[in-house]
Amino acid sequence: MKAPAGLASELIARQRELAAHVDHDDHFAWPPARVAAVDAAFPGNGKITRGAAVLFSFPELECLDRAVSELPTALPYIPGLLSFRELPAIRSALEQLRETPDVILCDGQGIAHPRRFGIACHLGVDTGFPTAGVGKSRLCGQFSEPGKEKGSTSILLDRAEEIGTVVRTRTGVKPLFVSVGHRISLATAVRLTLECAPRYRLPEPIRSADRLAGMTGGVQLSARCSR
DNA sequence: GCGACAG
DNA sequence: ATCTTGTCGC
Repeated sequence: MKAPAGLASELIARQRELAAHVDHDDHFAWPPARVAAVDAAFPGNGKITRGAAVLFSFPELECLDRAVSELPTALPYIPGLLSFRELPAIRSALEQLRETPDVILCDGQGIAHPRRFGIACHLGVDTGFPTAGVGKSRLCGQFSEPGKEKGSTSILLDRAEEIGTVVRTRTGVKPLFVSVGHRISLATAVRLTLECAPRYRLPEPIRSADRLAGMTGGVQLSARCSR
């Protein structure tokens, strides 16, 4: 899968414009009652983009609803332009949830991005929902390794700017890269991430969205959600 | 030109 | 992301 000539520069220009709309302040009451998470998978040799969205109660972290949506893949993976590839299917899945979330966790970066407009920012600015970016690895920025203990953090810096927090959600495991998506502060994004991850490295909602996106159309057993 | 590079 | 088996560690 290839990207049309010249498209990349257009998308980069669009990111620069939209980045001006990102809001770094909290716009929802703590604690949130419902937390959603989204993710995408690429079955069929990458020909299909499957977006997944899950809705969890907070702080109980019980699954309330989930939805998936498939669309033909339109773009290849290009570092820095991930949101244009995954968001169409993700937004579609999100619209199928029967209740709206107070905040959404995204698998990927928020402002911890070259142009400060990662997928979490893009989804937030597009929908108006508060969003937080939770990446499993670094896209840009420098950081020192946080302490080995669960809850340890360090600052993610880029061009002398604090763009995120490196968070150890489990003792001894690789840390997560948390950043502001939209309508949320970095401190709240970090707190939400840690409180959603009482047992595993990844926050429960994201683990759930990951599994949902990764499974084929077959029937799924185990703990069903309400539907 | 060289190195880096979310998912 | 996706392709893939066994294997190390608690």
